[in-house]
Amino acid sequence: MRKPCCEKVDTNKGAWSKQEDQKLIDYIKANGEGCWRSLPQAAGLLRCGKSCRLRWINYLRPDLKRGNFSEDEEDLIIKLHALLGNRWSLIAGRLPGRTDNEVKNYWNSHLRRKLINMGIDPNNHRLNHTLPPRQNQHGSNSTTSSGPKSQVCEPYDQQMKSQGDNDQVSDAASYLNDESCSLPDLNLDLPITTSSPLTTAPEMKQHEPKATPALLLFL
DNA sequence: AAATGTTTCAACCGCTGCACG
DNA sequence: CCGTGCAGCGGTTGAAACATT
Repeated sequence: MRKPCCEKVDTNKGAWSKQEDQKLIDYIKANGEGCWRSLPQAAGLLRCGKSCRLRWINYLRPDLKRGNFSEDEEDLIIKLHALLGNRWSLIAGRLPGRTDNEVKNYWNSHLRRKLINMGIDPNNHRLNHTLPPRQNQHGSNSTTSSGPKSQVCEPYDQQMKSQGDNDQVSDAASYLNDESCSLPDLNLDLPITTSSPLTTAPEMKQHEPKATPALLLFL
């Protein structure tokens, strides 16, 4: 078996302190990203490289937007999820200043529920024939109260396979109706638009994938 | 005001794909 | 071609915050 990415002993876990954040920021400002495995020692942090990478990408990066998602962003996430499934990093790549973790959390805590309440199956973005059990007057919906823990998202391949058995198409899925269903082997590489000044930071995704005509059309 | 239930989100875990020797 | 190590990804967890009873 592969040895763990870091020694379990002598590494901090849990929430990051301000001092740790500052050390990480200082180090990356001085030396740039990369070499996560050796970074903690070099930066004087008692964390594993993975943890440092995650902290930087999800929280400390200067180009992060943070704050509430706009309606445009919500729409885009829903559309992209309909197209890509749980490819959070690809979806986040289309949302300047947003991280995959942030998009994933927002999906699980807000957008899934929103779609369910609209009678749309968030797994395949199609209208449910059987609408979800009506929320009782106090809004606690038994299908949603279990939250992300109960979520089982079909793999994208399975979603694609299952799309044939439902002829009602949701608003989001309707974007795909013709395009993606006839594209069994979608090229999921997406460009990361650099229209926002935020994305010009050197830390942004290094590998900028290419667009497919279908996706450009879709977007 | 206290207890209990629910939601949110930062962080962790384990797996996968890729680069490299 | 194969094995190894690393970075990155998506799923999951758990503590804190918030809402309800």
